[in-house]
Amino acid sequence: MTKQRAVILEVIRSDMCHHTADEIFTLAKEKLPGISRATVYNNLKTLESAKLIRRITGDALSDRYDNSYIPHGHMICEECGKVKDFNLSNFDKQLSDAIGSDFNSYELKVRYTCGKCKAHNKSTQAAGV
Amino acid sequence: MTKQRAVILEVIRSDMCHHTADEIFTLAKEKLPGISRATVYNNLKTLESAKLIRRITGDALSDRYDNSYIPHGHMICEECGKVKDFNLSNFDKQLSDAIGSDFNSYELKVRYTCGKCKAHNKSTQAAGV
DNA sequence: TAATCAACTTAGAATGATTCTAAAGAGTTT
DNA sequence: AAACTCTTTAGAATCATTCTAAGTTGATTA
Repeated sequence: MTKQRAVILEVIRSDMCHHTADEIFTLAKEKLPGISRATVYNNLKTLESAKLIRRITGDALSDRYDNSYIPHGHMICEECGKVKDFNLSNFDKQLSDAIGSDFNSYELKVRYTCGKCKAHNKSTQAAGV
Repeated sequence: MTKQRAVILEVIRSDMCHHTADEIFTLAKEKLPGISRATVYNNLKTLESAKLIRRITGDALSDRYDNSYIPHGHMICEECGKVKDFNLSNFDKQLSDAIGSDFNSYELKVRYTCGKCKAHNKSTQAAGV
């Protein structure tokens, strides 16, 4: 556990956001100005292998990282882009039954329109905008 | 619906594989030698907006495309990379209950080791390789 | 303490998927 | 046919990520 690795992990754990590698690089640089982009990428890989963080792919151009390795769902508002976590009960069993085998991990993303955006749509619609 | 767009759709529908943009480009070129890579990318976007195909992100370096827009699970072997489709019964209802709202679409990817790779591992292990 | 060694970090180049750009083509409507 | 819009094309540009080669670090051993 080097200085760099500790700082990267700290950045990821410091809030509930799902940061991109680039955001993590920028935040890590505030605490450790000399840190290199390659170090961030290397350590994100190492940390994921160690199951300390989880990579979330495909939400946008670049991958994001979750401070928990434990699989859970991500709900993504298609209008404002905010990501929230959620859980399904008994989902592991249901999944392994469906695929007929044990599995290593899963990734579940739901695209929806969040309450705020829905309300906003309704009010602008009512106003005839 | 231009010639190009028709060929791209035909390529995607011609088998059950989940092709990358580049594979689709190569296959489309066999039927329409002058076609350009940008045309393939443009049309993949157009076709997804029209809900005729679905993009699957994050399985590998490049995205893949599914010939069905209807959401369903993808099971991905972590050793050989093969992708298979699967379905969960009542999953839509379960999901909307869990997130407390209707949703627009979802993406579910399960990483596992397929039967073939499991068998292969067992035999090479037995042989002490 | 000096030598050795492996693992890590660094800067910048390289890669590869995707997007952008500007010009040309096709098809449609007036 | 003129005007117009949408599409296609080739290749340049972009951007996230990986690779490379050289330099650090820290631990271990002699």
